Amino acid sequence: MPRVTDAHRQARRDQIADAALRVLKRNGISDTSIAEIAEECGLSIGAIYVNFENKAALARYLANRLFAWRIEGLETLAASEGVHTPAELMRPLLASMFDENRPPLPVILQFWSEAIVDDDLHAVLVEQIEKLRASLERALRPWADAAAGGDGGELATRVAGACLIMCQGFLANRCLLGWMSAEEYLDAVTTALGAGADRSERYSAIGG
Amino acid sequence: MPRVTDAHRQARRDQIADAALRVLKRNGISDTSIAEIAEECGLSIGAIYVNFENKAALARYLANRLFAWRIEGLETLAASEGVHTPAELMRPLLASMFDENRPPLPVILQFWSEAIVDDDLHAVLVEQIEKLRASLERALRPWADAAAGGDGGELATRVAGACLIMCQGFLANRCLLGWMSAEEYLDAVTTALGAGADRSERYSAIGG
DNA sequence: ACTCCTAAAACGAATGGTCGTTCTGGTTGA
DNA sequence: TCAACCAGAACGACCATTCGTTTTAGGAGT
Repeated sequence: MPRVTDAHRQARRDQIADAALRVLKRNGISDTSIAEIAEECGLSIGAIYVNFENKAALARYLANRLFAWRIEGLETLAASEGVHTPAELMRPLLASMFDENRPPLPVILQFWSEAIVDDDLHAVLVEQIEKLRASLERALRPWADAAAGGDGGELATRVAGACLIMCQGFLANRCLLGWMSAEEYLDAVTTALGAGADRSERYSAIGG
Repeated sequence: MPRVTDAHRQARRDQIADAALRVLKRNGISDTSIAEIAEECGLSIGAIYVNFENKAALARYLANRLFAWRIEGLETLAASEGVHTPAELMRPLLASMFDENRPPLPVILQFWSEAIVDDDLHAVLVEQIEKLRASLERALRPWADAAAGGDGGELATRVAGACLIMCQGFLANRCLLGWMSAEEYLDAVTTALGAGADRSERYSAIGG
């Protein structure tokens, strides 16, 4: 047998995945050919098919790696002591989107789009985002218990979901429009739906 | 000249665009071929190239139509009397995403993704979403003036942006995960960042 | 230490298919 | 009559995947 079948194979897969991510960033998912990935990673087309069943399988492998980054960050935050408010937990999540060393945001948007058409890729995204949500829910639990004045399990579930949806919006907006910073976003949302909105509800002509 | 060059040409363009939308909904943007659109609308490939310069131009035409729907709805709301809170304005925006008669959400997500690669399409999206934002800003102005206790211009701008970002998140989530309804989303966001979050801040171990 | 040996890994030309676009010839309505 | 419209075959480019060949690594035998 040639090569160290374990470490070497994993290194090759990552070498290909890293190159694929770079090409994807430049070209988008449908304008990226296997040939271009092969050129980018310095291997041949055949080498890619030795390591991945096909293009879709490579995409799934990439999708898994894409989310691993963000889940790790959230897990350490969830494990840390203290009560974290939703805003405090969203801050690092949103801030991580500006980190140049992370997988680029536009690629994630490409994967969202592709997942609508590719059911297997969709399953990967659902699984990974659910992990993200569960981490966030765990991190939110102390706050939720305090806010609910007892068992905050259901509250943590709902709020974790809503926070991630807000993050998804921020990601999409940042890729396409780049309207505002994370801090401005959190402030504006708080103003829109928080105390400020309550205070002015008496002016409303429509009502609840 | 044959045909009524004005009305007939427009009808043909819409006939093609309607068919393209149906195919796009089924296949996604990159798996949709001109041939399939031609078949769907009962015309030939040549007919499509008579009415649109190329596939990208057809996509831009579609993108414009996609947003016209939502802008109209918001404009009538903005024109109506009374002070609308952000939550009241977001409600119909979010609710419209469940309307079967509207252009389907997954297609919009496809366009977001495509806009990352296609600069001309990106320009169309920027222009249309900016219109949407401006409408929302106008509709929010009475509330913003009341909330700011004076000139709420800057507040309306910030909050309109944040509301649309939240809508973008809801759209993406609805396409991919379908976690919650519009009402649940608004409730959860309000709980996360509104009065509830403020109340529990004293429990926070991290602080501002 | 050195040499085969073997099977996996890597290569890349060839394949089969698809797609966007063009073009030519027919049709139609003013 | 004739210019615009339409049909659909043809074209050229590209792409994912395959496959026969070559290279390479590490263990067996000496």
